[in-house]
Amino acid sequence: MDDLVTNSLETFFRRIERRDGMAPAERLALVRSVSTLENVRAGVDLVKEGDRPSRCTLLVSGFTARYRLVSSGERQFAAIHVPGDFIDLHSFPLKEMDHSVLALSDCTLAMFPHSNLQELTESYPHLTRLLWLLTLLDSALHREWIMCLGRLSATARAAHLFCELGIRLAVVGLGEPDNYDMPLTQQDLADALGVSSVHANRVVQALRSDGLLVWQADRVTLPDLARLRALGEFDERYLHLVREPR
Amino acid sequence: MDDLVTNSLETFFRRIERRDGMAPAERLALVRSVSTLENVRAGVDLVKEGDRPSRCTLLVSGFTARYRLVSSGERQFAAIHVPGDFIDLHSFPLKEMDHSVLALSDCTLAMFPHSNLQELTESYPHLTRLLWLLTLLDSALHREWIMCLGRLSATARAAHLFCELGIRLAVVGLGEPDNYDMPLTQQDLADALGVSSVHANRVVQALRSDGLLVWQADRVTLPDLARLRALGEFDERYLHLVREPR
DNA sequence: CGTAGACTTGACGGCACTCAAACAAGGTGG
DNA sequence: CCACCTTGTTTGAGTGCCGTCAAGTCTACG
Repeated sequence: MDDLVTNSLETFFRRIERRDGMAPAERLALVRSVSTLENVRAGVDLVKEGDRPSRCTLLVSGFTARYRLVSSGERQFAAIHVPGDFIDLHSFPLKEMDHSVLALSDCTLAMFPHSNLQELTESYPHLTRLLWLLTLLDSALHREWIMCLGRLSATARAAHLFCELGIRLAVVGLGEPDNYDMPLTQQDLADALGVSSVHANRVVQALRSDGLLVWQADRVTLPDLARLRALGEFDERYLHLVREPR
Repeated sequence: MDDLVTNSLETFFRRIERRDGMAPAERLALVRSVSTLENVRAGVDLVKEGDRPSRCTLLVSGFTARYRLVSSGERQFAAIHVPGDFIDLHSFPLKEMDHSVLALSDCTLAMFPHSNLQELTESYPHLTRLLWLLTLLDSALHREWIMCLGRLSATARAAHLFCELGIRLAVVGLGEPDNYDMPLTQQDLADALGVSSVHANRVVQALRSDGLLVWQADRVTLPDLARLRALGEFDERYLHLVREPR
């Protein structure tokens, strides 16, 4: 069992190791904190607004999105998760969910009961700071999205998103910054960018005809990353990809 | 000295106590972690993107905003801070700032050296979780702003912001949800809403003529809170104002 | 071969933008 | 005490990004 879990946490460990070293004992403590591995189908809500989860969920494979609905029925994503991301680590201190999380594709999940995390935080101060750090990375992503939503055009926001996903997937070993698999629909893209699906389509076509994006059959290729980054005002500083003591 | 600091942290303690109890020893440890109190003038950048602060800053009095600039020179706020808020607690695990913080008014600040926080996290697990919680509340605010920016009109976003500030100020004892002091300019409001200052002005006038907002001489009054909340789709769940063990 | 889901296109309308100018109020110095 | 300056607010006219509505195309799959 431990071996299976260790393999499942590989992307998660890569994500942490890009920011700080981890002692073998800490690594083992994390593996031991997993209660179960689970599979869910695309389209399922993993947690819902108002839920009080008794465990935190790590995304092992697949894509998910945090979202909220507004009264008109429109959906807005607050984040897209890739393998190695916790989708609701904040539910541990926060208790109640203030948003929902949707599986954008079929997913595999690793479950960490809150009681196990509680023990971790009592015994492993450095590991606690690392978990804290992970939630702060989410926060940094949110701030970046706020800047994009507030001050960039929909096309620039799309450029930014494609840059971000490439880097984040490359960090966990699932592709290159300019070439990766991504199972989102254009409707999903629209919900991330805060535009209608019609306009999301026009944005995609604009990027395509500018030679900045190839996107077909769930495969994304970015032929001119430099120009795409300039268009989306993308600077990876906010991803905090620096390994140092935390 | 301890007494002066204790008074300065009053709003901070109120903010925490709305979410969980704190032991006297924890309270004292926090007071002892403050190195200095400082004053700054409106318009000063308290920290800048790229900084590596050696201390965290708690806002004792005044208003500040987290912001980023885009290439066009426009500014986007990611959050507005009120007394009792940490303005850069995330710099402790994150190390490098990915955005700047601006004093919107004259401010008083309490400084917590990282080394003192490091000791706290080694000795006080519950207190560590509370600090973690505070950064997660920021995260929840960010998600709410994302929903507003992505899916609400500028007028609705303004309504939402006035509701949010009222509740947050009331929590720390600085006014009522429908009646409080706020020293922002219309340009500041524009930077929070992600619109031009011209349009921010038009939004304010729309709210005024609808009988939803009185705002003059730094005083905000909200004559019809129910209607304002409906317009801004405001639901305070995301503020997590529930006292329970964390 | 029929259906469902995703993607694409066109026409038209409105929210929010830019540019430009005028107005108000507080502070400072002569 | 007034002229002047600075900062903040207000107004108008013209423009454009993005919205809605509606239809049509493509692809996978049973």
